[in-house]
Parts: sequence; structure tokens; C-alpha cells
Amino acid sequence: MAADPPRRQPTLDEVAERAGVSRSAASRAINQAPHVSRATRAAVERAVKELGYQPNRTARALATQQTGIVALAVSHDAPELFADPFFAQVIVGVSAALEDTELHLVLCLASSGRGQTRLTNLLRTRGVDGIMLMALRGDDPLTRIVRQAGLPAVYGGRPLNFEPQWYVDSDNVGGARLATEHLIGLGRTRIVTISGQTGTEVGEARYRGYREAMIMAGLIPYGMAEGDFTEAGGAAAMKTLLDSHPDLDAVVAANDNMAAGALRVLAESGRSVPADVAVVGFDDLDVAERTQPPLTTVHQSIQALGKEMTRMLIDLIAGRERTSLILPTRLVVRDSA
Amino acid sequence: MAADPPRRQPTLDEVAERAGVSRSAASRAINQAPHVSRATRAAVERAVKELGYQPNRTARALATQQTGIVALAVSHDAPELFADPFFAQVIVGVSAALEDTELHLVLCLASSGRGQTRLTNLLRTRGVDGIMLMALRGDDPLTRIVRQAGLPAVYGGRPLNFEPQWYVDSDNVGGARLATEHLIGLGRTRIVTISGQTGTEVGEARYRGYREAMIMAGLIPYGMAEGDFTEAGGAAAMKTLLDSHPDLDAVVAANDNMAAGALRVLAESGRSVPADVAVVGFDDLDVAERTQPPLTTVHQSIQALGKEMTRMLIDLIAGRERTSLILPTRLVVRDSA
DNA sequence: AACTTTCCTGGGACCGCTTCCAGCCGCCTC
DNA sequence: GAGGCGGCTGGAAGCGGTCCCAGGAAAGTT
Repeated sequence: MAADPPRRQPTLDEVAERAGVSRSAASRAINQAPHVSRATRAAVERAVKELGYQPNRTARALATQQTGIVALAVSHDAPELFADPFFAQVIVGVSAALEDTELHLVLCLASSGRGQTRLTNLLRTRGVDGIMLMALRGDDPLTRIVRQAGLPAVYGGRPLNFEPQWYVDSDNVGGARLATEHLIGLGRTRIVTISGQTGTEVGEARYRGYREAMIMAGLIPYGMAEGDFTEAGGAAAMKTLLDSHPDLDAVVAANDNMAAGALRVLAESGRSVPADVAVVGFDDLDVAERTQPPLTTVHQSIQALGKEMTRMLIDLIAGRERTSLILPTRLVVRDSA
Repeated sequence: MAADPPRRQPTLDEVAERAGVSRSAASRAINQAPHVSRATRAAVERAVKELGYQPNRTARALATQQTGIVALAVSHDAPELFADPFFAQVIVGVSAALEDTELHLVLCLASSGRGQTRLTNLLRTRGVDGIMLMALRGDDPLTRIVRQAGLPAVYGGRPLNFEPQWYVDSDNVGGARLATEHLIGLGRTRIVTISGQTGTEVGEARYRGYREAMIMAGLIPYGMAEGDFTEAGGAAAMKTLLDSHPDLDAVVAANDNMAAGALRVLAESGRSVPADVAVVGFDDLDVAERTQPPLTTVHQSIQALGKEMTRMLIDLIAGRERTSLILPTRLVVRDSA
């Protein structure tokens, strides 16, 4: 089945023998440990080179009790949702952070019951040194599983109703505030918001940011409709708001997809953006550049999120102290506001 | 650093002791091996339950010489390109196939030199039982690395200039033929094509399919411009073709992104689709449903690709015979042709 | 009742590496 | 020149499983 004859990899014993030293000495030399004479080190290095030796990962893991593997678990109702570019961005960030370590990444799509069982096994059998979790709801069984495993765990975003000990999150409140303040600075006062699901932390946080900014400016939160983070949901919410608040002059959408939906409905209703109604989104996904007009939006770096989660996990595994992290967001001004 | 006191997992010895049997007996009972009395099995099962025992993955791996891990390596010039939904689809397929096995997936973004080194190490240190490779160019150093590792390896798609022993590929030639024949069936004769990079197997194969269909219908391949699989590239190619063949009446694009670019340029040039010019794409990505008009395109299931690759790899690891696989494509007729 | 055969059993080697520890050596100090 | 101190060294005990094998008990055969 293997492409080449499965010629066994040389072992440490063989290296030691060839170098004329003991296995312990060889091990020490290979691991750059102290208490190795120059001569020994040189002999071992030569033997390693000649034999093409590579220490066996599994054996080392068994001895050190460290697998050199971290898990990234993505929990989602339907595995198809994994296709969201969001996760790809996270993975790119994670990989970047892993790049200058010896760690490898196992990816767990833990949506189904089967997937969760597999993940549980992986943790309980000590198959990984630590884990990163994304897209959890507060009541997700994964949180319990992870807690029980007693392994370092870093959350991406905060589940609702549960503050993990270690997490990395975008500053959703601050971002929404930024967006709203921008509109206020433009002289808008009848500012409504299209929120995400109120059952999610992101949804709640961005809504909170909008409210805070309004109140701090002495304005009343003018109107709100709940969306579901999709283009269609944004469109529906926009219609509702146009009915209830026909004189609105700006809208803060909790993400770009919904903002795109809102733009579509506004165009259909004959309002011009940004003249009649200013719109700002959130996320700064690709779609934001392609809407008509291009979307002013709040930028958050998903890659950075993945990278920081990974760095944090690495530190935790190494036993270093860490505290949770909230990543800044910034406003990207285009034409819609 | 761990959330809970790192209370050691119970070991097989402890289970054996508690069950009042030897370690070997306990091992046999746990692994459903034969030669275990009902009494022993029951005692062991009870002990396992009481202790919450889970065999240590690493120790087992060392003894069996099987890690229970497979790698999916993605080689790409820039890690950002990983954000292409294509890979997400592959991963979903792979995960689905892995779901009813004990195998786990490690994901390797092996674009950079660092990434390649890491992958090489993973293979040479026997960190995985097998590997799947995607998006390779024929001269990719990975092919050599993988060959040397002597591990079961399955390719997704065929690199140019090199036919791997085991691969799963979509029927690109057949798909492009299907698309072209559809246009011919519609009575079009001045059919041009926007190809992918000629340096890629996919690009070449789809171009070949177009040519074959034309020739078999007694038509001459009317014109060709090379794109790069992006929307912008497709647009540029379309402009070129409109200049050189102003009377063209149909275009076969080697993927949906380029087809979308072509549609845009056609609209700008005042031609109506499909009345003046019929357009068909390839891939059936989400974008195909959202173009104006919705795109007739060749559907290939990327998830199926991932799934089949994984099944093949599992078989190879188990020592079963397998031969490469070419997955069918089918035409999805929408409005653009 | 003696002798196979069958089924279980536990002992122990082994997978390949890390790491503790006692011992050895050379060198410095007084 | 004896005692002390460090740096290296190899032996051996681990990490936590799998699995071969010899042997013992129970069952079946004459």
C-alpha cells in the first residue's frame, strides 16, 4: 500500500551505537540539552546525518506527555456552515501562529453527535495538548466536555451566559459604538439598528454598543429590528424598520451581509444612500467592497483572532500566565456613510 | 494552567488491578479481542466504567505503530488563498468521511517554506498514518517529500506532468464537454472559451473538453483567452475576446468566477445574455446563483471529492487495494445559457 | 483414568524516547 | 598529595499501551 518499501526509520539506539555513545548521551545531544561534550555532540550529529534520523514523534510524546498537537474545534449546527469564510480566516491565523512552533493542528468539526463524541475521545485520551473552540453557544455540550478534560482551552468569542477563563474576542461593543458615533458625527439623529440574533453574544454586544453610543450622545435609540446575520434577514429587518420609522436617516447593521440586504431594500424603496439614509455594516468582509455603494463598516481581523488564540494557547500549554484578550476594531469609511 | 487539577487519567494497570485480572486480560477485554471469558470481560467493563478509563492514545499509537491521524495538506502560494470556499468544502467532505472512524485530521497549510518543513517533519517522524494532498503544481516539492516518506498518499486532482498512483479528480474534460455540447445544442456555433491558467491541470483539462466537443461537432474552436480563475481575470479575457471575435455567440468559462466577470463585461458592452451571447461556467459555486442572469454551469461536488479521497486513504492505510477515481460532473441549467 | 484439545490466563518483551541517578574522571584548591 | 567540586557519562526506570507465548484449567475423547 505504501508507495515505497516501508524501510524502517532508524532509531535512537542505532544513532547512539553508530556514534559510539550511550542512548542517553545521544538523546541529550539531539535535544540540545546541557552536559554534553563537544566531541559527543559532534559524533551524534554526524550519525544523525548519516542515518537520516528523525526522532519518532509518538515515542517522544509518550515519554514527555506532550503530543505536540493542538485542536481547533468548530461547533456548528450544520457542517455546511463551516464554508463561511470566517473559519478559513481563523485557520489561516492559527496556522500562521503555529508556523514557528513544532505544534500541529487537528481540526474538529464537532457539530454532529458523532463529531462531539470523537472530540471528547480525543481530549480524554490525551490526544492533544490543548484546544481552541469557536462558534459555541453557551449551552453547548462542548463547554462541559472541555472543562472536564482539564486541558488548556481558549475560546474564540465569548459564549452567552458563560465567561470562559481564557478567550480572545473582538471588541464588538466598541466597534458598534464607533459605527454609531460616526453616524452621529455626520449629523444623523434618527439612527436605527438591525441587530443580530439576540440569542448570541455578538448580537447582544453590537446592539449594546449602538445603545451606548446613542445614549452617550443624548439621543434616544431610535429603533431596532432583529436580523439573523444573513442578507435576507437584513432585508426583512430593513422593511420592518421603514414601516415603523419611515423618517429614519441612518442604520447600523450588525454585520455586512445584513447591511447589504438593507442597501437593497433602501434602493427598492427609492431612498438614496448615503444622502437620505446612511448605512454602516460590521465585519469588513469582501462583500463590503462590492455593495452599491461600497459599505462603510467596522473592520475586525479574523486572522488576528486566530493568531492570538493560538499564541494564548501556546503560552498556557507552556504554563505561562495569560489573561483574556479583546482585539480592537476600527472603522473603514467607504461611501455608504 | 489547566482549568481543573490535572488529575491523572487512570491507566490500564489500575483498571486491571481493580478488576482483579492481568493487564493483558484487561487489554484484550477492552479491545474486544477473543479469548476473554464472560466473567473477565464483565469485571473489566465495570472497572473501566468506575474509573472512567480511556486508553491513552499516544501509548497505543506507540505500540501499534498507528497514530490514528491523517493529514490534509494544502499547498498554495499565498496562505490567504486558502480562504477559497473550495477548501472548506473539501474539509467538510473529509470530515464527513472521517466521522465514522477513529481517525482524526491534521490540517497543514504547506505554502511557505516553513510550512513545508513542518509537513516534512510530520511525515518523517511518523506523525500520521497517511496524507491527502490538494492544489499541487507538478513541480511542488511536496510530491517528492511525500514519495520519500513512503506513506499512503492520495491526491486531490492531478498535478500537471505527474500522475500520482492514487488520486481522486473531477471529470474536468467531461464537464467542459458537457458545457460546450449544451451550447452547441442551443444552436450556437461561434463559441469561445475563457480558459484557466494553462499551467494547471484543471485549466488544461477544461480547455481540452471544450476543444473536443467543438471538434466532435464539426465546429472549429472559435477563440480562446487565458484567464486566471478570478472574476477580474475573466473580465479581462472577455474584453480581449470581444475585440478579437466581436461576433461570438457563446462562451465557455473554465470557472464560475471568470464567468461572472464575463457576464459583467458583456453587460457593459451592451450584449444581452443569453439572447446575444450564451455563457456557461464551471464549479457551481454559490456565486453562480447570484449572477445576473443566474449562471448555467457544470456542477462538481467538492465535498464528494473530499469524501472519496478520505475513503481511499482509509482503505490504503488498511492495506486494501484501490485504484484512482474520477468523479462525474453534471450540467446545471439556469438562465445564462 | 489417561490423554488431547480448547480456552483463558498472566508474565514479560517490546514500541522508541526522556530523564533520573550514581559513578567516573579530571582539575582546582589548600 | 588528599579532598572537593563539576561536567559527562551510561545504566536503568519510567511513559502506557499491545501482543506473543508458555502454562493451567476445563472439557472432550478413547
